This record gives sequence, structure tokens and C-alpha cells, in this order.
Amino acid sequence: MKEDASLDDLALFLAVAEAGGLSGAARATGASVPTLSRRMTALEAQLGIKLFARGKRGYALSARGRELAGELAELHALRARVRRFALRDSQARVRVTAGQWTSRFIALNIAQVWTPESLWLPEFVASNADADIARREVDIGIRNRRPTQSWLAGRKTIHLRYAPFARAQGIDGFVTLQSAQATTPSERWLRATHPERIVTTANSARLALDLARAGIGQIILPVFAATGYPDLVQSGPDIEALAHDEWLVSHHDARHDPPIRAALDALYQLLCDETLRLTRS
Amino acid sequence: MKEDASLDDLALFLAVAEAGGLSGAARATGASVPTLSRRMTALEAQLGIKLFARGKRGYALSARGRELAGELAELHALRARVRRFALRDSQARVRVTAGQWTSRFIALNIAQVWTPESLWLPEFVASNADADIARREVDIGIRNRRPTQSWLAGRKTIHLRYAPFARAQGIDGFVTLQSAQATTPSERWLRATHPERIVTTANSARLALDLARAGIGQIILPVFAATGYPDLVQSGPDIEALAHDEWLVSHHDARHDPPIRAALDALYQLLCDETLRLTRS
DNA sequence: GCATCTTCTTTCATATTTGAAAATCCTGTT
DNA sequence: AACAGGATTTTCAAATATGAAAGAAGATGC
Repeated sequence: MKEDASLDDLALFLAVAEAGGLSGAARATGASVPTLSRRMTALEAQLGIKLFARGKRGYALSARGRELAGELAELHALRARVRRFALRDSQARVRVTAGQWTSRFIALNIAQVWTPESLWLPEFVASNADADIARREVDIGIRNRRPTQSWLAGRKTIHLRYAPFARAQGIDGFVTLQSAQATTPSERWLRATHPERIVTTANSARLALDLARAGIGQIILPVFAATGYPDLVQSGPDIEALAHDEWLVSHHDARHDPPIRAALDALYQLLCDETLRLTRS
Repeated sequence: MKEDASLDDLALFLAVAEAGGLSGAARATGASVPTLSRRMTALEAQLGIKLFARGKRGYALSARGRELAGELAELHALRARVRRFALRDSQARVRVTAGQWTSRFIALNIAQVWTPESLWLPEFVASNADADIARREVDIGIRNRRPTQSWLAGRKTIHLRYAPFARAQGIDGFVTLQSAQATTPSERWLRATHPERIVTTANSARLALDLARAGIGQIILPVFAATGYPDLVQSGPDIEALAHDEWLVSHHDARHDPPIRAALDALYQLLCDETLRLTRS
């Protein structure tokens, strides 16, 4: 061997070895059959090794060919790493902020609208302030009302329903957050309308949910959020005071930035999916 | 990135990264500077990443370029493996048989006459019989007498001296092998001439050596074999009865087979090296 | 300041590689 | 037996890549 064999030729050899012939390798790599024929012959000459037994029905790997294929298997991993490396740089992080149940919903279902090849990477950040979107500290907010500032752009998704849920019918009282943490409309509504029915509090929404599922009391949830918990049933009528339209909000100027555009479209599709978000009536 | 980047281009990138510029990489790879310029520009376009900061005095790796170079470092190992793989097939194993001390001497010093690019690979086999060479089961034997059969070819190397060695002057008695294992001339000589001076025995030559070094007794060694043990001194005069010429023996017909020819030449050179084999007088 | 050296980029003629088409050789089906 | 399909190799025109030469822009030394 006078010079190093071309790594591209070695990768083609690996494709031929795995496909069991030139035709399959041509389909897998996009190179033409005649090109593969020539490159394999040249590679054999360069290495000084018979890599194939050429039969009437195509190529069979020689023992030495099989060995070399084993040595080259890691080219797959290397290729994948380079691909990921390149993709990483071309994917923009899009910072998304939403309520706790909505964030959870998105995280659990994002695969419906997002792939590793997407133009954007979701990044969830904590923020409730429209000012953060205006300052470009947040790219997309999912809100419970139409944006009013002129530099924000909004797009309505669906109408959200709220209702009490419990482990079974007939459970009275409510579990809610401690008053220092009651920042959502549903928590505030409960304390404003039925403070005497609060039987216990928790320091996180998830803990409150666990208590409700344990049968301690009811919990007020957006209906879609309860869909993941078959052990909870709607224990009372919808709460019209809490029902609202949901809005996808972004900075007016950022809407045309391709990654943000892509993220807006994907999230809009996901949030409007009536099957995923409205399995209960 | 539409298609996978060429692995050859990635290897060129690595060369540029390591050389710190196109000129150095051109010297290292044999590709021309204009080609490298074009290929790096094309690679950047394909990956969608700025790999270099182009300055007045040449290329500087960007941070991303540095990262990618890190991902690609294993291409060196892969290249080396393919090279070795190709070489392996063109290297013949040459089976060599020699006495224990001579085998050890060759193993420790073979790098003086053998490289991974050599035509042959040394393989040490156990055998004392000239018949094995005749039968082609051994390619090269290192013997203590001239070959007598007509189908064997011999080449004299040097005259070997034998002497007693001990940890210090004044130590009497000898350490030797157990009589069932006394197959070498020195062991047989000792039992024939001074059986009463054997103070202890061991079941291997190496163990016997360790006992001598511990000060238990003297040991009879070829002089060259004692050179690796500065804690041993010659404790008596050379034993003329054991001194002999050393011969490199091979099958008459095999001498012209290139790998065997190469091995014979290399071993001849190594065994005749007076600095390595005769540091004591 | 000027000459020389170094490094990289671009142009252009030449060399090399590619894919479409044709040819060859099987195997399987009717 | 004839035909279709599959796999590979070879030929040839077109496409692509290459290296020599020229040019540009610094940096260095006298």
C-alpha cells in the first residue's frame, strides 16, 4: 500500500459489505453502480487484498473483507457524530414559557411536531411577564389572554376549559397551593370563591395533584391536564369563570425569524390538536 | 447539511487543524494548497459552520473548528488500523526457535532490526530438533553447532562464552535445574563435572536465575545473557568446555523466500552485534 | 522604504471521475 | 425455449477536481 486508502472509499466498501452487493450499496449511498464497481476494484488494488469473491449473483465478502468491515464499523458512529455536530449549530434555541400544565403537555407530546432535524430546539423558561417577550428574553409565550402591547403578536389556539377533578365523585373540599404560591387564575379563583372548602395545601402543583389523587380533596385543573390521570374524574361542572382562550404570543419582529416561525407553527399545531387536548367532554 | 460530508475532506480538515494552516497541511498530506483552500471552503459550506478565522498570516481554528477536530481525532487510529490491516497480509510469519537466553535476547532487542513495515513477523516456537526445520515446521533455528544434513543451510554468527555468575565473589555451590529438566549443555556439564557442588535446584531457568541473584549459589550462563543483570558478577573463569560457535540454520530451499531471507539477515545482524552480546570480557 | 518571504485565493488548462447506456452473464418464471 | 429481471463490468461524453501560475496582502529583515 503506497498511500493511505481514501476514507470515502472505505465508507463505500462498508456500504457494499452491509448491502451484500453493489446494487444495494448504490441505493444506500447514492453513488452509481459503475462508480462502486470501480472504486471497489481500486481499493482492492491499493490495499493489496482481495476483499470480495465475485460470483455470478453478485459480491460475496471474503474473510479478509469481513475483517476489514469489522475494523470500519465505527465509521457509522463517526458519521453520526459529525451530522449531529453540524445540526447542533444550525438549530436555534427557542425559549418558550407557558403555565405548568401546558409546559407538561408540550413536553409529553412534542415528538408529534418536532424531530431532531427541526430548525429549532425547544427551551422552556420560567416567566409570566409579557415584558420578557418584548425584551426578547423569551421567544414564545403561551398566555391566557390576547396581547395588548403593539410590539407583541398573538395567535389564538383553543378555548380552555377548567373543572374540578377528584379521585371519585362525592369528595368534598379542595387541595390547592399555599397562598404564597397561588399565582394562577384557578388558585386565585378558589380562594376568592370557596376559601372555606380548602382542606389542605401543598407547596407545588404536582404535590397538590398527588394529594388529590390520593383522595384528600378535589383539584381544579385545565381539562386537558387531567387527561393523563385516568384515576381522576371530573367531580363538578366546568368553571366558566376560569375558561379562557389560549394565545400564542411572540415578539412582532421575531415572527419572521425562521426558527421562531417554525416553533410557532409547530406549537400552534400541537396546542390545537383537539384529540390530544380535549379527550373529555 | 444536505449530504454527509466527505470523510476525506474531514481528514484534510484535521490535517489543517493540526498543522495550523494550509501550507503545513499541504506538506503533511501531499494535497496542493489551492485544493486545500477549496476543500475547506466547501466543507464549511456543507456543514454550515465557520471552522476557521482567516487571518493575514494564515488560518486560525474557530472554537467550533476546535470542537470538530476533537470529534475527528480518532481518524488517526482508524487510519493506522487500516494500514496495519493491509500490511498484515503482506507480512509472513517466520517461525524462529532458539535457546531460552537467546530467545530472550532477541525479544528484547528486535526493535534494532525489525519495524512494523518489515516483510516478516517473528514468531517464536519451541523446538530443538533439526528435523523440524527440515520438515518446514520451523523456518529458522539458532543452534550451537554447524548443521550436518545437506538440506539445511547454516551461517555462523559469533563464538559464545559461558561462565559462572553469582551475586558476589566467594559464593560457592551452584543453582541449577532439576535433573528431569537439565537439557542444555551447561546443565549437563555441571552435573557431569561438579555434581557435589549443586546446592539447590529450580524447575525453570528463570527461577534458577532468581535464586542465584538472591545469593543462594552460582549459575552458569552464556555471558551475553548475564548482561541484563548488573547485580550478577562473573564468579569464575570462562568454561571452555561449554564455549561454542552459534549458527543460524534454515532450510536450504527456504533461504531465498523473501520474508525468510529478510529475517535471516535481520537476525544475523542482531546476533552478531558485539556491543549487545559481548559487553563483558 | 524597499526587497524578500510567507500564506492564501483565483484562474485556466489538464487530468480524473462520474453516470447513462450498452453489453454480458446468470437465475427464475411462463 | 423464450423472456424478464437482476447484478456487474465496460465504454464514452459530460462533469468535476486538480495543480501550476499569477495575484493579493501581510510580515519580516536590512
